[in-house]
Amino acid sequence: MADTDPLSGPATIDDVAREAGVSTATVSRALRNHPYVADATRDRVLAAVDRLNYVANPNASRLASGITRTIGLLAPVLTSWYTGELVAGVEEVCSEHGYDLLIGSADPEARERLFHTDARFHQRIDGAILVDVMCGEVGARQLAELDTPVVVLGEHLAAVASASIDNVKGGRMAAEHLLELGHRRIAVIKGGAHLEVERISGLPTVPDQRMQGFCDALAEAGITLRSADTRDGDFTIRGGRVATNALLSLAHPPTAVFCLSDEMAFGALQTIRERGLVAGRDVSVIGFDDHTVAESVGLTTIRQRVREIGRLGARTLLGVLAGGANPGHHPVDLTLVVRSTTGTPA
Amino acid sequence: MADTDPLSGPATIDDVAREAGVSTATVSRALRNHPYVADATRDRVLAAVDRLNYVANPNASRLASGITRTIGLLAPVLTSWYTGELVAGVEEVCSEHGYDLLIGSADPEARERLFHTDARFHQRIDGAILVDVMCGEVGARQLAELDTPVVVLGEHLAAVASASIDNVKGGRMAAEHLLELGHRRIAVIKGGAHLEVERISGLPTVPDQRMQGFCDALAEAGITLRSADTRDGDFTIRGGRVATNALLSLAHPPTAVFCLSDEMAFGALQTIRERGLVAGRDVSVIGFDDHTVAESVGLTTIRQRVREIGRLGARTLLGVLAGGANPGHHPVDLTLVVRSTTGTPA
DNA sequence: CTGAAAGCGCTTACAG
DNA sequence: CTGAAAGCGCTTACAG
Repeated sequence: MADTDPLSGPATIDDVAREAGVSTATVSRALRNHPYVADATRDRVLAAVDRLNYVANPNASRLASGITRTIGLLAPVLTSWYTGELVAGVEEVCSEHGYDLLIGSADPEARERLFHTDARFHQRIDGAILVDVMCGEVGARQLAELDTPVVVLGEHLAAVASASIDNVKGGRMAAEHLLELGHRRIAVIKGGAHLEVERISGLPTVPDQRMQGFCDALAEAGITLRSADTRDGDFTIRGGRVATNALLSLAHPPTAVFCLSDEMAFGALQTIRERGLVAGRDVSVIGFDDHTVAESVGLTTIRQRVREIGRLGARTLLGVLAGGANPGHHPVDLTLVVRSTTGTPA
Repeated sequence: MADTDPLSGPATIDDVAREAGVSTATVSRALRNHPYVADATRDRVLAAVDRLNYVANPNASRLASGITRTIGLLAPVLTSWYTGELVAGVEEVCSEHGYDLLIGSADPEARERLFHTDARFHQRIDGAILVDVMCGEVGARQLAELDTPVVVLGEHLAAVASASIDNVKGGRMAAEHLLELGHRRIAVIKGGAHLEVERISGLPTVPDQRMQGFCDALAEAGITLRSADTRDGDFTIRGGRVATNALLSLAHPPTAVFCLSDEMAFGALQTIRERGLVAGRDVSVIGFDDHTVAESVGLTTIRQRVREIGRLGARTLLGVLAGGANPGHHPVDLTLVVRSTTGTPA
């Protein structure tokens, strides 16, 4: 709809006040569902708003109220499937509640700056969602002391609100599946080898946690992971390919490979195919994520409901902003999805 | 860094003015690289800014100047690989130029509203990027008349700035590849069957354009596409699976399938594998996009540089905002990537 | 329940 | 080159 007078630009609160025969204060109250407004007055205001096609200028209301109705999301990579799903979940909840979402990528070096709230977010957000911040408990305590409410996604930190899966358990689930099939010689393709160095605290990283659960289960079966059977795949398809090539070139290759992400598993499957082998028969591969494409390549994997993590994180943050207390940690469950890339050892 | 006086909240322009011994007008000018500021004064201001760790409140400057330094992006789906790449490209350019990016999803029904600028974007953006708006020339003319500068991504419209591939050519490239391999009986899995109805003008949709190039090439080889060989795959993996199942169940199945997106091709490959067939030997499959996972499944495809489309679109829009004229259409090139899912007919 | 008025923190003609 | 001052369009105590 065009405004009543297209030449004068968008209608302002003054236009509405004049049209409804009330003060701007009343218009503002009526629109924000302030309790003390007479029903008749509210109706008159609403009618005027409708007639003039009025929408409040968000910059003006933000400046006046100090509330931005915007939340910021900071993630190391924006283009991965994982981040995409997370963003989708967060966005869903934000738009349901009329919140804007401001997205930024934060390379690890930016982490320090982050604790004092990124300049890009300065006075623009009411709260922040941090993805894979990998800050450890020390950093988390700094985050908790920030004036901006924060929730962390992807890892479980005691000092700050968070939503994540249980990564130790995920690693264990993968190992147990392979063990049950009868595998005794199992390799792992992990990622984020460079992360250890950057950690602020001594807490295990997400890949380390998965490794731990995995090794625990192996140990219970009396198996020790050989160091030559642990490779870094950089959490990329290409990395998975290279690592798998190395593993399958061993004089005595493993019968199964656990990839810490589905994308690395895709690379593994590619290598296996290119070598004329069949996954699930000659070599077993299990991934982690349940990426959109996993089903179509028949990949057995540990499914994490990433979008749900995003939703939960956003709801948690909005809850805090609405005046709730720090709500602690929200766990999201994991499922083993068995498809065709795992089978009994050759 | 903490502010000098943490109790008083973030520093304002008044604090800086006082600290530097100048007026707020001068601070503002110095910070925005206004020409008429003495070098010595500018230095003094910058030093004060640094000392107080000042960052301008964006809401205040937006309100005062009417410039938001924000661009809006509207896409039908936010979670697809395609949109993800596009957003990444746009975001890259935006952050380079200090622009915020506001993202919204626009279901087809919202298209009408869109022409009068979405309420979510009201007074929040300087310009908009519209993805797959499918509005045709009539709608495009409406867009061009908007007070908000707009660039359209994914289709070529005469009336409004745009960046896209040549979809007709893409369809032709796919057909020619299959024809050269010797295929004569080729099926197509298209998507967006419901789109036709919703179109405002009579212009062919993106899938129609690809179909046209494809059929043109077939016609030149003396081949007519049978109607039973055209299926809708909804641009999803599952849709590709279902459609391929139907095609391979025909008494006389095609020897090759052109999928209008890689995701549908992934579904096709799944079906082929599940039927115990081998893609590239028993049936050829060619996709469209060069999705991140395409290489690892050996998919032959028509590569479009989606991220580059996003970058180009953003640069174009920023150019218009900087005072450039409507810059017309920006074509992005296409490449045939031959991998293992296509081969000579069985 | 409602209004007059101050204030949010900037930008930008207008003078000088 | 610089400053005083108005104004951007809201919100919110403060009175009534």
